[in-house]
Amino acid sequence: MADVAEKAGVSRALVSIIFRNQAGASRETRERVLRVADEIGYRPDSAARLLARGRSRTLGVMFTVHQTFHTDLITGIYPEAERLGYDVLLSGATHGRSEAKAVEALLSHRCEAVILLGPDAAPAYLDELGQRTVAVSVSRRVPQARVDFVHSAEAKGVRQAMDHLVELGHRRIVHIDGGRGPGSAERRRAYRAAMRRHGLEDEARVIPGHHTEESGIETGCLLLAERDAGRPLPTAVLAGNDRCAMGLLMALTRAGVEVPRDLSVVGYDDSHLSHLMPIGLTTVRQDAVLMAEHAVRFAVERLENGELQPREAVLDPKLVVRGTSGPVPKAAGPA
Amino acid sequence: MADVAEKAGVSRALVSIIFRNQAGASRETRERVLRVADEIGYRPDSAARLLARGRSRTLGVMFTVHQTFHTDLITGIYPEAERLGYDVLLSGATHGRSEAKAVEALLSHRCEAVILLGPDAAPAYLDELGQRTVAVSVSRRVPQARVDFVHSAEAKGVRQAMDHLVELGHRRIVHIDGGRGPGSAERRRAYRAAMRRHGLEDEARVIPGHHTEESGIETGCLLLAERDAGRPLPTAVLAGNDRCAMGLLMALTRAGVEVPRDLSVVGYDDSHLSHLMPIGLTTVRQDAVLMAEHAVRFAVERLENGELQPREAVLDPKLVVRGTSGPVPKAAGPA
DNA sequence: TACTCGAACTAGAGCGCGCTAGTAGAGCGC
DNA sequence: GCGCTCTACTAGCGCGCTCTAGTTCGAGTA
Repeated sequence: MADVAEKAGVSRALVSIIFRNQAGASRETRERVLRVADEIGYRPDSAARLLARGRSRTLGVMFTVHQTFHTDLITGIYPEAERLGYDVLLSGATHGRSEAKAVEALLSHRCEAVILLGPDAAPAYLDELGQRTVAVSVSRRVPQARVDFVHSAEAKGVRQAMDHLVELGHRRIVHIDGGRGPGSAERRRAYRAAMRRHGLEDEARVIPGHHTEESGIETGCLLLAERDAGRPLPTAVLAGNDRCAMGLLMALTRAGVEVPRDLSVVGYDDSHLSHLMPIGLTTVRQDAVLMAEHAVRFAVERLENGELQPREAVLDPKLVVRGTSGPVPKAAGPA
Repeated sequence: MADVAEKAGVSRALVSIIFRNQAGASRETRERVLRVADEIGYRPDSAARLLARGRSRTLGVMFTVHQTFHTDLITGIYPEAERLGYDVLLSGATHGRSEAKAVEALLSHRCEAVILLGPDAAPAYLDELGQRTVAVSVSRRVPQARVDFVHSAEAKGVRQAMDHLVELGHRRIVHIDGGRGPGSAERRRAYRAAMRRHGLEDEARVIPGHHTEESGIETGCLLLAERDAGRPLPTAVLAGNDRCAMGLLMALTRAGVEVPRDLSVVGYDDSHLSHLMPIGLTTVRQDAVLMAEHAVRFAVERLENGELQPREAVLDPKLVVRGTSGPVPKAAGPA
């Protein structure tokens, strides 16, 4: 920077002004300085910048590398952050790298706020995190912690899915839940409530699972084994999320069960996976882009308006009917 | 830091020493300082650190958010970087955020080196990047550019896969290529060479595609349409990568084509997708962890040993036979 | 006793910027 | 002429840390 200033015949301060696009430099000086900088190959050093201005204007995003829905969210985070003048740094939680570690990395790189995609950490940790920085949790509700929260109205989404299935004549509807996964508890409750509301509580069945393809496959094998043992297949399955639905579809299709002729499957998320099936996956759409935008805005507003109270955004999910749901099979009828 | 020093009754310098895990502080002082720091909630500011020591010890990783194999690589990058004492920053290329932008973000955050996972940028850009910083390209070979390079011996992998299929009696083997995707050109060439070597050049057929599930689905639909128009299905397909293979499997299974009874499918990568099929996907395993480790080591060695020449690591891939490949269907026989 | 030496610790410069408080000088009205 | 304002620019401190070149002190050695 000093080199640029000297070569352009101005002070370092003016160079600084120019690189910050601030008023106070004449057009010609500006051009001259920029030209010189380009020649020298000077680019402002963001570490020094951060240090000097005390603010980094950087948002940290913690995500789980293998969750496809997270990558959908990230796609939405970048443009919104850029629009608001913020940089984004990503840190992944993987097998062997805990969420806490991923978050620490972000924090030590001076992120002013962290956006946590479907965090699985203990509420106490999140609360502590919320105290010491601005934190936004996406998908997972942690009422006890001082963090902003963006999720979709799980109950509404599940209700739409269930109404859809019941309208198609389904009664034997099974739910594969998502274990400790984000939103799972709400979805499970909403499933039970919907079964009750439709007078199907005796048919209600929750099979424990996870938000992974493996879990869908396992459940598929379980259901097939049960069928072979004489217990009829359910006529519809509400999966914990799209990944789980995909796994289930794999296992069933593979075994000759035709979807939706023999059995209907509904996913959750509308991640980019949903389009993979040639017939499309019927699923509950969570608008990843909208959720991402909300998360970014929450973080930025908290940062810029001082100490706002943590807020909650509940977005309405929407059932997207594609090819994996259809009328209840004739043969199956009521159990 | 000053607060910690004062409260612990030592100088800032000593606090610095302790937080850098450097020798020169007694055990008891060390413990006392760390305790005080913990009480105050002090954590070293990495921006100031970078600025002061002139080195960031940070590696930047550019990846494509939706590429599952990239997430497999990332999983391997973290531990190796940590072992060598480096931080990792992730920056994703997405639809709407170019690779160049992702890389700029990394650079301005003071990453000393960038690891590019399957870069699709122009060789000229990569070369320029290689001039101004240490760059490692994973999966994509760019001989014209001054960058390190880690890939697997595509030709060997394809040859193994082809030998396997031919041994099972297949002759009508089609290859869906990966367009401009990393490794595609090599795989395509190797496919052609293998067909020739087995005397099957007349059967060789490369269907243009991409490294995506969509591409697999499209190709599946294409093949099915051709079958309906009278042209027999191939008996085996070598897909451009696992994602493409998965899409293909979806489309075919959906249409009643049983794999591997009616048709064999071989993928490429052995990404975590490969385990999704209940019967498992036969695929060419690229060891993501090993590749990741090589990439990290290349970057670190270049950084620490001054100006080494760019190097190339070629890892041997290995065919993993799972459930999607089997003997050629009786009915099909030789074309 | 006089010294050497190493372990434990400290003073203070400097990393590359941003920012506040300032100056120089041109233009204006009275 | 004077004071005033406005634009264009500058001096220099400080952000929070690392690092070099010390100092202090107690133990060991001749």
